[in-house]
Amino acid sequence: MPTSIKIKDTSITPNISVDCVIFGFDFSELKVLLIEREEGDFENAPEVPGMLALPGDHITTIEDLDEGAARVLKELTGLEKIFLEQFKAFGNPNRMNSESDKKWMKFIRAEPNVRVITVAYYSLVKLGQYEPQAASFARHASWIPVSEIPVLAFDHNQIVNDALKSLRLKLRHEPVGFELLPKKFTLSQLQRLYEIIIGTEFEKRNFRRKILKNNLLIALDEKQTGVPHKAARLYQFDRDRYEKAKEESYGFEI
Amino acid sequence: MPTSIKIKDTSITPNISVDCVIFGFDFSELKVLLIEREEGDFENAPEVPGMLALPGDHITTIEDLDEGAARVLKELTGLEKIFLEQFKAFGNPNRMNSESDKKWMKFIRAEPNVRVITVAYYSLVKLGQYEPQAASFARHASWIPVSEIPVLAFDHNQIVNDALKSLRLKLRHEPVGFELLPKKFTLSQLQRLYEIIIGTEFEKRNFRRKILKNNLLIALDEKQTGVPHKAARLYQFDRDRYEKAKEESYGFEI
DNA sequence: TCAAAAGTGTTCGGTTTACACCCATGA
DNA sequence: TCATGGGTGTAAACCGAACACTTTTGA
Repeated sequence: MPTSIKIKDTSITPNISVDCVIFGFDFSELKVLLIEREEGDFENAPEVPGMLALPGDHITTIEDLDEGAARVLKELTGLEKIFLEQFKAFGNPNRMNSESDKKWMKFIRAEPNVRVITVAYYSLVKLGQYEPQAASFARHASWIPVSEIPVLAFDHNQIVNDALKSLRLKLRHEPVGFELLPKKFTLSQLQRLYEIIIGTEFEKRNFRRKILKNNLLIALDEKQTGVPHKAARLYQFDRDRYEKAKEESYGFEI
Repeated sequence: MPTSIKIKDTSITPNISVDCVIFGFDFSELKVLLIEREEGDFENAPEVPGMLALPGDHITTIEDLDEGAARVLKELTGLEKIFLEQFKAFGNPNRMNSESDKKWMKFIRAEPNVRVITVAYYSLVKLGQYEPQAASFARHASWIPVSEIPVLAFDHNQIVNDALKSLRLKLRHEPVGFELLPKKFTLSQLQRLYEIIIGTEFEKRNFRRKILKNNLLIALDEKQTGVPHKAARLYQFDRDRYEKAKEESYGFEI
């Protein structure tokens, strides 16, 4: 079977991409996984500034948008079956027209002026599980606290901002915070997560009552270890119960 | 200036489209504006079944997604500055692969197999204002109650369903219902709107209290006319006040 | 024994719910 | 005068907010 131009043409959709805003939480900050624009492309172009960007890729002609986003996530982090949600498509005709973006496009693309729209996803990963594999990144990648995000490539700052908005909204209406915590966690950790992402403080007793009233947590017979104070009880998210409850009615608010 | 092929090539983005789910409310039902696939294309193809579809179009290379959606809306209804919100992108690789879709594509497109993803919007229009212009439709278009939507072209049934979900969510958290009502309306009309769209019943007194407590309605010194019972007071949505309140905090719930 | 976070109950005020009757209008 | 929806008050249950102290642990 000869590799015809046809195959190459139909394997990539040149003006549609997906980008992933991958959130991680380390108990003190919310972070986003950012990659450097491929270094290889800079070898002959030292004048192109190194710049951080969201992990993303063009979709192939045979995959759905969700599949493309899952593939990007897998290729970059090795993770599968991770919370992943489409939140918005971005198509400003000038979204790749800054000077540095144009320079960079010249090195990576045959047709640097093609119009690209991107469908953006956000993803939630448990940092604890994941950090040991950091060396497996295909490219230089790093977790950057959302409060310290520099100027990114293309319109990626806007995409991150919109992702944050969507995440905050989601967090108030659906129990997705657990995706960012280890399987077993304390109520204080959960509370900190909400406080940091939403940016507001909750009163401890009321927060606990409210969370527990939802009946979506399993109290374990286990406690924290290695803390210099009273060890807190560990809890686990009851996903089965949530799936069942969801069928009947909307069952979660914070 | 010669009309070169270049101009034609760059004027349309062949694998990106926008589709609009245009909702209207006539005080008894929620309706969606659907068009027939252009009749002209059927002249030489009587075997292609007439089918309803969402109004949509490919975007040009110089317009943003939102602009493309606004253009489609304008071209179809003549309306501008109408509530319009992007809610999801659809990119299933088989979304145009049903037999009838493929037949139809052959008549309208040079390259019928190109992969197209679509960015979907929903729009809210005041039927009262609009109906007089019905004759100005560029193509056969009709308001179909959401409960009576037939099988549509492509994946448009799914798009309509997702639009409905988004609308219902939006309606509970932001005062967008007013976009579907005439400038002046009664509280009962507003209540019916919520009941019909969300699909639940509200208790009259409590509904009124709740709505009025938001302080976003202006009670007019005007009443309904021509009704065979006590005339109801008319209200008007206070958009300025809402915009101001929005800056401070989220200010609406139903 | 100290520091640091865990864990818990109660009061108060506001909100939600459920409920029934009189009113104005045009037919 | 009747049918139709407009319009209102109140009591009870419930929920959210605010608040302080005792407990456990490791250092």
